Amino acid sequence: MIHTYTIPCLDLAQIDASGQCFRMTCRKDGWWQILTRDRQALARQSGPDQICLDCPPGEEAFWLSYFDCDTDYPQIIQSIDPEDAYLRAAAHAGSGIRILRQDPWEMIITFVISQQKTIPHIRQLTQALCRRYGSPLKAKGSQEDPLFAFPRPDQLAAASLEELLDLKLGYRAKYIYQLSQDAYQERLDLTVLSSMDYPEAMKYLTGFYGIGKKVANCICLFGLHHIQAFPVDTWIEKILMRQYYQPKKYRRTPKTRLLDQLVQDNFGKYDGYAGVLQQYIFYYERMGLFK
DNA sequence: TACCAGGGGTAAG
DNA sequence: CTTACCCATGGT
Repeated sequence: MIHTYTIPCLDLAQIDASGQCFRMTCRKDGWWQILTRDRQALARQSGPDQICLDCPPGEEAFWLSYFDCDTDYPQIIQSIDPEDAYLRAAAHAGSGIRILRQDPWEMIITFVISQQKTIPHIRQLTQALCRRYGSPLKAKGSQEDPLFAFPRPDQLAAASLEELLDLKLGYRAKYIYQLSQDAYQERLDLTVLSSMDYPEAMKYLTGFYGIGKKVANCICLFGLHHIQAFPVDTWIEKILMRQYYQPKKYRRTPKTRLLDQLVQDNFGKYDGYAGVLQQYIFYYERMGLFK
């Protein structure tokens, strides 16, 4: 079934480029193929703030939730401090970005893979993992290549450490191996994780081998929809130091606390949704739109 | 608190 | 041909 929906602040190309999902591809005919868990849909930008969605019957509500259609993004953009010209420009440039409601397990593995990797390479490795361990999906439209679901914990737990190393996961292989074993044996309880608030989820996630603060924040933001989460990677670090660092003010702040302090001082005022603004500045910087 | 190894791909020098 | 870097973490 194909339906057209009008949703403010929704741009599929911007979402794709925002680095939050790695299983979204634009076909030659302009339709985006979107995969999450074991579901697939096609979507096409039919106008500003308007998409055509082609999904299995009965899944419309799931996909509208996936695109976070109940969150008021125009209001978020409007709340930006008028004196923060950089943030205003970034939000204007990436105003079609929404925080997708993705799957926690898929985000755990995907963002462990993301460690010290470029976005194209993260896509490639994620696809390799799905192809090797995920269940095949019935092709939709005129697709020739078979599609694969993201492997469930029980499927990924069948992988040996040697197999994962063969997929060129490098030092991340041991993390993914251990996390798969933990999830399969329910030491990592995804149901409990999903019921936790942001601070609880951070504490829980960082307790597992291979999940540090940055990856835990990505899982919270993209997999659990805790939109107050504010992941700090090398891009965000560069922005914080260039746009917000004042030598006088932070002269006696230890290096490891400096970034936390900069986030708190400049984004703490956006209580409860700072992660949305993180996505705007990440996109703005990575796309080279600044200056 | 601060450094450093860990793989591998890619871009720049 | 090197070197630097990439949506980092764990161990020291």
